[in-house]
Amino acid sequence: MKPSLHLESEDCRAVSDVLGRVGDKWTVLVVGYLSEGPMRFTELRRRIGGISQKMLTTTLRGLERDGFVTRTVFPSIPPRVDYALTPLGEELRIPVNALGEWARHNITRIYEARQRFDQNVL
Amino acid sequence: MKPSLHLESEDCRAVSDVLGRVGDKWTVLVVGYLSEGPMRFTELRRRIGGISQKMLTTTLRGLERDGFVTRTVFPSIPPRVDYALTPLGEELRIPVNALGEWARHNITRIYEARQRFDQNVL
DNA sequence: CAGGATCCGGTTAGATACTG
DNA sequence: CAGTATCTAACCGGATCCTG
Repeated sequence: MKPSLHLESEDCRAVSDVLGRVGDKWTVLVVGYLSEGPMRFTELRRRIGGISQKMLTTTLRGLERDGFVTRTVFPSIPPRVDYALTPLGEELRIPVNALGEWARHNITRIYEARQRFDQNVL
Repeated sequence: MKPSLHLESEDCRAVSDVLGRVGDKWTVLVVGYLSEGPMRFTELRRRIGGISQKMLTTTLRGLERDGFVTRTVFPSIPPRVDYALTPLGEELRIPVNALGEWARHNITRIYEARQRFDQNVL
């Protein structure tokens, strides 16, 4: 997500920036699983289920770039790479989890609203 | 964003669902402005600045479908349509604002991490 | 005024094949 | 094992034109 909020304040850019990362397709799931502890690439992929290795790589690189995740390479054969949350990544989980809790508590209300809406439109 | 999390729990689907909506390009801004009170289509568009009418329509329809926003049509000429947050929409703002606050407080840390990362890679 | 319809370029994500 | 490279289909968002 590119913000492109020409007229918005720096703060809004920051918020959109973080929401753009958090709101993408896989980031929250990856962070969620990594919060259980460091994990290797393939294990992460297996646990998530349904993510292509390309998207997992892309997501992890983005998280690493933004300082939410560390990437540790063990120079062995076969190679081994561990991913882990940084302190910043752990902190991020607090507000994200709050949003997640809210979602869990209210998801039925949302689904009910959808059902009502779809019945009136279709 | 379509979850497609075959192996995930319902909870994870719910979280991704909500984050998918919240994380899209305009939703947070629209909800933010509507939290100041009901607003007409064009005023909303002018205040946001940079959003096409198509995307504003799409965003509002999505929010309406999920029960976050109400759409009130005044049968006058020219027509007038007011948008307003529902109680569910107001509630959503709480965790979203928390995430926004976190973003504001930590955005420099993220930008610094990016700079370090880009220097090591490029 | 509030949108619906259409077209189009750019981005994204998945599948596949290949590599140190 | 942990990726990179490439191709392609789908989607997204913007611009433009049109209407009750």
